[in-house]
Amino acid sequence: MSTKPSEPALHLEQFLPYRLNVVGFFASRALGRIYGAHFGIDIPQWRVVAQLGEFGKLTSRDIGELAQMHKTKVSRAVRELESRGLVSRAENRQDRREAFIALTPAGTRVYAQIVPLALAFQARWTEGIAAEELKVFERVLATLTERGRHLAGGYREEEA
Amino acid sequence: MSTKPSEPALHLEQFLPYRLNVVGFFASRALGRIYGAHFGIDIPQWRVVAQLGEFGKLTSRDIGELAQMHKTKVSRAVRELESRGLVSRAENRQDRREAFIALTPAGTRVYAQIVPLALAFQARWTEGIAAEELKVFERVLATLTERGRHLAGGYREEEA
DNA sequence: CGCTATTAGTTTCAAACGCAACTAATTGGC
DNA sequence: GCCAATTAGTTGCGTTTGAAACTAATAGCG
Repeated sequence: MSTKPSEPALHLEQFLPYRLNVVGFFASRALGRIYGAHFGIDIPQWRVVAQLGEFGKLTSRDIGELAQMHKTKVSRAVRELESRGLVSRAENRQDRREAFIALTPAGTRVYAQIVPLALAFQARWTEGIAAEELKVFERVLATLTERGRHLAGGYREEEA
Repeated sequence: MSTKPSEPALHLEQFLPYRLNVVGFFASRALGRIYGAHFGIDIPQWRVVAQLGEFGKLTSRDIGELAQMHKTKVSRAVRELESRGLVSRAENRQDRREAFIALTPAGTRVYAQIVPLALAFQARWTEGIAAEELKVFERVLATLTERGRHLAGGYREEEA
């Protein structure tokens, strides 16, 4: 009775896709609480605000691309932010299909308040991890992300 | 006019919670395709099957804890798996509130088919990354996960 | 014992999600 | 210049989600 040389086992808690989802979930949940409690904003809305705060005016398409969000999610987040007076919409005269979204003064103030909270959260989260290790971590993370993008295919399906 | 010493900027694409969500999303999407296309199973169902494959019979509560799933998600995944004949349910005579869930022979076969696919996916995903770096990556990931669990609070709220 | 608190699991319900279809505008070939 | 193809963005719709309420059973405490 020979034993099979390698029937490799799977342990979910060590399985990378699972682990990455779990850690991402924890991060979202913690951040969502901060944004929600202080500003009544959810994660999709935060992503929009963050991109606008960083890049100034953008079209919805750009936001979706930069923030990895489905276009319907962008559309809804922008609508809600606009209704709260945090972003404004200005039709592009050169191409009236699209519109430039930008933070209003009120939106800019919210952004300015959230940024330090977000950075503090990240700082607290990574506190005490050796800078060197963190660097390796981020490099590997970048590799996995880039490859993952490939393996998953974007929102837009590739040719069949 | 003195410049403020440090008004640190936030760049979403370098913001860890965001990056972890994105990479987790890619992984889920890619895996979901594999499970879905080959076995008609989604990610929550896969998590249940994976835990049962690893640990044998478990209660729904155990599954939720092990796989970090909300109890309603477990409930629905188990119901669907049961209806497809992939898991069975056996009331615990010692405590009739709970039931032991286990893979049926058909479920075991599916599990045995998925495991190599999952492992191959992970192997392909991490291919070419130095073992040393991967080790660092996983260690930091474990730290972040553990801290994230704290920062996020579990499903069950802590005392107010 | 008897009654309240707790726990396992399900169901209900409203919100969020994303695909597909749609509208409106622009582009590109011919 | 006109018509088909493409693109930006929204809306309709069925599915998934999780919080809260609920059911059924057990545990704990008097």
